[in-house]
Amino acid sequence: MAKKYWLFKSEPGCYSIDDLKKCKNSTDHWDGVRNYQARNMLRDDIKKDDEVFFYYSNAKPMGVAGVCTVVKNGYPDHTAEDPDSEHPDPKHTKNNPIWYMVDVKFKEKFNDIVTLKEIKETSGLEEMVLTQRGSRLSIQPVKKKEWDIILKMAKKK
DNA sequence: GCCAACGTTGGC
DNA sequence: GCCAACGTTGGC
Repeated sequence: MAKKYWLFKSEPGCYSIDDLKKCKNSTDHWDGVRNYQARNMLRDDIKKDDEVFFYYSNAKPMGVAGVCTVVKNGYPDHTAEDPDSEHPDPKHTKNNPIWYMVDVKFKEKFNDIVTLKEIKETSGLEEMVLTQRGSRLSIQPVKKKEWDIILKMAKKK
């Protein structure tokens, strides 16, 4: 299976790319996703060795901060079972998991964030899920072509 | 801080 | 199964 590309959103005040880097082996699970569309991708489509843009939403500036790599396929998000977690869900149980997550490993942090503004101004990126009006998906597919353009923008910084 | 867009919930 | 009300997301 060919490698695929994704974009994961996070609020850096909540969880930043530096937080990921600081983890043991620079690896952490991407928990807390509570949206069915995003869940389906985490469970079914996002596989080991796929690459992920780490995107900052509700931030200053907003944009892609760096890259991480998927190191573990989707598995049940056990934080949903913990009533004290950020996003508990009593319907999720060990025998009947609803929510899923993957493990990601830090790969690189860009010298400077590729901002949402720049992404919107760049031709070839008009069809990105990210730039679509009203798009709130926290896990999004990225086309290879889009991936390469943004990576090139990051290297120029 | 505002508010438009979206997803979910619940009454019918 | 419809849809109004509500809560959340996230750019501005």
